Amino acid sequence: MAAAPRAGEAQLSPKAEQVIDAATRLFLEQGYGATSMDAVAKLAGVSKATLYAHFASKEALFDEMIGRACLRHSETLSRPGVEHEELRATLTQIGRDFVSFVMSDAALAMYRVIIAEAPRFPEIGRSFYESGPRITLGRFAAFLTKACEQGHLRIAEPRRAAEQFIGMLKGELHLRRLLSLTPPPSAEQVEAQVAAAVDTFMRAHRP
Amino acid sequence: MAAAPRAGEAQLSPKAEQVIDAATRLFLEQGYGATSMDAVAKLAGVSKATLYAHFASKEALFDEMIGRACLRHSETLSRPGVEHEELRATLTQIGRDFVSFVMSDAALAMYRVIIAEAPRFPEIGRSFYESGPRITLGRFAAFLTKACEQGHLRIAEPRRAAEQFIGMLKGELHLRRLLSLTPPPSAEQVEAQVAAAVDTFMRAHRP
DNA sequence: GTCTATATGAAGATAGAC
DNA sequence: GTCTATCTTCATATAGAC
Repeated sequence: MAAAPRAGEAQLSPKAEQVIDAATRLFLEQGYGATSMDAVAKLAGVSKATLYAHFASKEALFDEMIGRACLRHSETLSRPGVEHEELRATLTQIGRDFVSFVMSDAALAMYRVIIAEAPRFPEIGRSFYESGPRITLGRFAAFLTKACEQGHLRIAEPRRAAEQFIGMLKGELHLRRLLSLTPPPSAEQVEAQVAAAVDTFMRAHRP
Repeated sequence: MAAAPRAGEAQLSPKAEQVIDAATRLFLEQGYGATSMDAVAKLAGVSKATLYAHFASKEALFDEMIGRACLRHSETLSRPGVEHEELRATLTQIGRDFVSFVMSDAALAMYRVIIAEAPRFPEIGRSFYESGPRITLGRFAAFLTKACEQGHLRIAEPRRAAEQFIGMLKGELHLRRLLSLTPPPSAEQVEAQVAAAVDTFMRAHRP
């Protein structure tokens, strides 16, 4: 039960990798409870005995899967963001990246399963938060602080402003996506959502 | 599989009510997959046979539970909101009500189970949306439109502005609550979150 | 390490007595 | 309508051969 991203998430044996891949797909598609070890073994193309030779239990397998996903997530986030000359262009690019990611089927599937299991696997919620949202918000808040120092914005609480911007970027679309009510947004929809958030944000915080 | 709130959600027999109450508690505490019909029957104080005499299947029971919760939800929402003279006071009250509700343990438990099962029970996601978020957003957008007509605000897209306000009210706190990382917010925390959202909103949309 | 075959338990659902 | 007792299926996990 330690879903923290390990430093050396080294390659396991090929069979173990197959198992992880199959488990990832099934856990994300069907959730934890609805995924059977039979199904994982079958999709991975190994026997259940082999599966249990590599992972002590279903819970351990789930934990490993989440840890890897968080690791990938944090690697994605550690890419330095593009910064344009213009503040508006930078905010728009940040927003575009965020919305595209967070509305994707893959991200939503992960989000769903983590939220669903967080009350029963407390470590998983924390790992996810530490390796994802916390980093994103911290970096964005730091960016806002810098923009204020340079006189481009005027913000009393940069951290909270960062949260608000993220909240506006999600909007109702994120809920509708979580509820499976709507397909992934088109590029135009993303652009409209981002432009509206950037607009409101800059109006509120212009010097 | 029709989780829509029925018009006459009349009282069922006392035993059936006990079953629904037990199911509600367990589904919300443990999720759909982790809740067994044995456990529901035991908590309700009836036999499994009685349970199945009233509800054809686990799925039907879940469906009925969600339908009732959505009905309660929409009844709560249909209370006319308090409107003060001052726009800021009205927004603050709306925000306070919303944040208090959406950060509560009960609302979060419902939110989690609905999001988790939405991909497998499509009707449930839609019922929830129709009876909850859609109404809230529609009413708030109408309120904003009126405020614009009276010259108190200047908003190009009231519906989107409503979504943004809701998004800011949730902020990071909602995520941390969903992940079980933090206890219910104190009144002071709620007030700070609401005040910040109202502030940003009014700065952005002042005439 | 990997497989086939199986132990063991718990799940959803039902039969039949009262 | 309600219960006790049970059927059937499928789950997690393991024993033992290769």
